Amino acid sequence: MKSERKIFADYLVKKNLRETPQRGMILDAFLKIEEHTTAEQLYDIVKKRDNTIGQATVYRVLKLICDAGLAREVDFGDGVMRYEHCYNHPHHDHLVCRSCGKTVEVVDLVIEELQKRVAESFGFELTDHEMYLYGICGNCRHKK
Amino acid sequence: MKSERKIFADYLVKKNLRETPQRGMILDAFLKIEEHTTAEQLYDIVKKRDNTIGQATVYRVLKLICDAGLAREVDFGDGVMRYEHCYNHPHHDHLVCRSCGKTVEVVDLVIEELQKRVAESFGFELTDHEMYLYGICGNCRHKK
DNA sequence: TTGCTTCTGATAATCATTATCATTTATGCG
DNA sequence: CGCATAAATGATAATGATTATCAGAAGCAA
Repeated sequence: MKSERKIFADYLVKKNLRETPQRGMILDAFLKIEEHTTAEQLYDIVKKRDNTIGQATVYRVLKLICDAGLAREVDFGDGVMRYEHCYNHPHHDHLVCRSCGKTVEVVDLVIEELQKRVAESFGFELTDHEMYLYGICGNCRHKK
Repeated sequence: MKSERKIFADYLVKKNLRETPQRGMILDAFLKIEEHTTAEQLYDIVKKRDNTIGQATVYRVLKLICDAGLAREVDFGDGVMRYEHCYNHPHHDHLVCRSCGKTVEVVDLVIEELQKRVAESFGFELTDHEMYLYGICGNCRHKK
């Protein structure tokens, strides 16, 4: 099983892109974070190690990381794009608490299968999907 | 069965808001459109009838129409908010063609039920959800 | 009418993201 | 090595949808 760093390096080679300290640093920082992250948050973290880095670079590298198959964009609809790990992290959807913002990753194979069938029944070939379940989590309900 | 205009008028009264020519005109224009509409598109239409109208007003009234329960926001993730009719138009999700942008409204009661169960299994009380199925429609597939 | 509140339109502000561009850095080749 | 070429970076400006602001207009109450 190849490491994320190796995959990224291979991706750069394949695309005739160069391995640079900034790219390495941003990838490392991203890999250390397990939660969903915004470009801004990642920028703040990386800046602590090297305050000459620009946020444009963070946006750029984040895009590369996605292309390399190591990250996935997640859009909770609040105007900020979030990124989550994608390697060895199979597809899933999100359950989001409307009150505290807590998120849980969920998968339901039956739902996935039904989605495919629904699409086919309209002549579509399903390529991907997004599903966000919004609700109130147990904690927040008990506080009231 | 109350008309959309009546519902909107009642909503305005309930909220101590006024019925104005602009609000009437924007609502009428919105009701005439059956497809998903952006604020920009609606603004263009309304401007033809009254070119003194401001786009800020269109945004404002669109928000009122949503609050009144006559419209719903739809986010296809391309950075522009769309609005669709909501009254006498039961809940549904969207199937979107990645190639031509065509959209189809879909509902699957089994999926809906499973979503509720998934949420409950994590202690969440489901309030709402978003589901977008992306694929390639029959037309686009045949063109290749 | 007079005062008061709400609405409106024009415009500026916002905010995440993207584009631009001059400078720096890396790489290949003679 | 040294030069030529290409890619990467950081600072900053631009973008584009949406929101806030604010002065003037319009509706309502007494």
